[in-house]
Amino acid sequence: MRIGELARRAGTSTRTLRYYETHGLVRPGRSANGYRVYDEAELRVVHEIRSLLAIGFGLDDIRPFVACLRAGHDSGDVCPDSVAVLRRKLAEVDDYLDRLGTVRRRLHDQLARAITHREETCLRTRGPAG
Amino acid sequence: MRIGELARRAGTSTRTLRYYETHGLVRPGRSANGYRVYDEAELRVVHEIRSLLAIGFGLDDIRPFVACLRAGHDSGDVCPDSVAVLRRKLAEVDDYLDRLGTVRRRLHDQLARAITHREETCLRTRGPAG
DNA sequence: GGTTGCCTTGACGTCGGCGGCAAGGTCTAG
DNA sequence: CTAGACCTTGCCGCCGACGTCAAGGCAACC
Repeated sequence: MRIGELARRAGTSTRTLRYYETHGLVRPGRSANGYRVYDEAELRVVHEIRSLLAIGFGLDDIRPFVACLRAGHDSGDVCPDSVAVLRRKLAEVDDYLDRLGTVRRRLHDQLARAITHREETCLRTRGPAG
Repeated sequence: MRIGELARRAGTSTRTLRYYETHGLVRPGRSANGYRVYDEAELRVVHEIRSLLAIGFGLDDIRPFVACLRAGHDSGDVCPDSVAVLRRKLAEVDDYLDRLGTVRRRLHDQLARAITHREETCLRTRGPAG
């Protein structure tokens, strides 16, 4: 399979696949004329990359998962390095959830106060002026 | 007050203040020699900018708040445009909280399954091999 | 042999909020 | 007079995951 077909089947672009390659995540062979040649397993690898990217992983975080797949495991999650990354990411997400919750509260309060203030202003305005 | 003093008092850099100016958020006068001159009110404006940036607003989102302060209100929140931005941002944060919660669940499950799988693998490995 | 379609490498553009540096003007204290 | 502290404009760099050309090679079909 060449790069165009893999891109179509993985739902991404050829540019993206080359980008992954420069970052050591995808490893195609080469045909006689220099074209990249991918086997079926690479499709699985690309799917793994895409789904991890989609939940906020960076390419560096993803490397262990790909290595785990390449090591023959049927899932990229099961190797120690992958588990370590999963733990770290879970902690990061928890932390971010905390901070985002705080932000939400501040936004909510700010909005409430702004609206209250506007109503008071309206009353004051209507009083003397109306 | 010149740019250096404002930067110190606002806890930021001169570069940052010039950046805000290019984006229409801060408006200094000029002294005879070309130096920027800020009045006390600009310190308040910069604080408003900083606190809104800190909770995830972009400079474009912040503009209405600054305009509100400049319009003479004692808070940047109370003008209709500011309230609209607050509502939109609250909705965005809620949306992001949802998605991040989903990610958290997926991470949690993935971690749980990975660890379970590893234990099973350990048992299988210990069985025939040990 | 010409067109079409796929492939190659290389290099610059994107978004946002600045950091940092260069080259020079200005003011003040000693 | 000079050092140094401040100011000016302008421009490149950064991060990350790519998009978007550009210029050219390769393969297949008519």
